[in-house]
Amino acid sequence: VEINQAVKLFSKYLKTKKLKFTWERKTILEGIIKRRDHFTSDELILHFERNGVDRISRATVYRSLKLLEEAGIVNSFHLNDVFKVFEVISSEHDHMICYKCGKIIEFFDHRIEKILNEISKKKGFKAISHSINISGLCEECQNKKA
Amino acid sequence: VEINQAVKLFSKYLKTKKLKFTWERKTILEGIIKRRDHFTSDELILHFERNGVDRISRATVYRSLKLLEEAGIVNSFHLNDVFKVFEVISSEHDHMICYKCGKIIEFFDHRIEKILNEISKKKGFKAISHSINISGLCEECQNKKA
DNA sequence: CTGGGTGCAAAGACTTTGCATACTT
DNA sequence: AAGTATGCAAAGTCTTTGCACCCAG
Repeated sequence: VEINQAVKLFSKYLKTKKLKFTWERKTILEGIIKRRDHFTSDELILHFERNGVDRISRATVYRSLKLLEEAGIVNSFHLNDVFKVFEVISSEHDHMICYKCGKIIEFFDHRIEKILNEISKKKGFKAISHSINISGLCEECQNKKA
Repeated sequence: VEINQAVKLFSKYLKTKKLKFTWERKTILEGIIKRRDHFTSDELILHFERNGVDRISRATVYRSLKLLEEAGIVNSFHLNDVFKVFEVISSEHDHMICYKCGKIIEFFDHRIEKILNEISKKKGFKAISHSINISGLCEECQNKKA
């Protein structure tokens, strides 16, 4: 996801809601896009707290993350029933999570998509979205054991 | 899941850990098995608070739920990124969640299991468990709209 | 008996909110 | 200039923990 594209998206969303595209919101969006991987609210907050110059308050980060989710730019889900992690929405995909090191591996398989749609229909359920999380051990952590 | 069976399982687990099968733990286990559907920690606590006679403290409920999870009798997962819900483990299955009324529909499809295993292998990932959550509208809530 | 268990209240972790000030448009 | 946004600190929500007393084994 390119920064310019995301900025456009977000500023467009804010306009429609008559909200303002402040320096803080822009900084947070850029910070997220630059990271590119998964992050918790706390990691993001710490990042801004460390770079003292760019100090942004916890409250603003929380408020902005909520906005970014509403705008469809960011996605969040629960990892291991412990951490809530965010990610920039790029393309549909699901996750494997190593319970040892926390690494997240993304994957996508269209056969599963098909089957899930089929099952939903069968149950009269109108599916909007879904998430698949596989918990286990990544390759590295398997080898560490030996 | 039968109560007697669950009681046996739990008491066995407790013994191996040199823990005690108290009246509170038994009451909580029975309360859970009787419900049979999904519940949040708060719903369970409220249940016990209402039935004043059987008053059990929040702390004990939390502590017991953790034990029951460790014992492999109960399972928990995040619903809609808001509620953490528990369920008695009976057979492997996944969930559809109506975002309007909160109803949970269970499903299982062995084709998906197969594909997930295949994908894990391809990525060198050792899968232990997985969860699939489909979010959308249940049949009832779709018709309400009309 | 003895070590783990319970209830209570206090403390934690994380998030939201009220309010005065500051900034975008 | 008008009205939203921010920062701060206080308040919420949910869960965990310390401690004195209690109970199962």
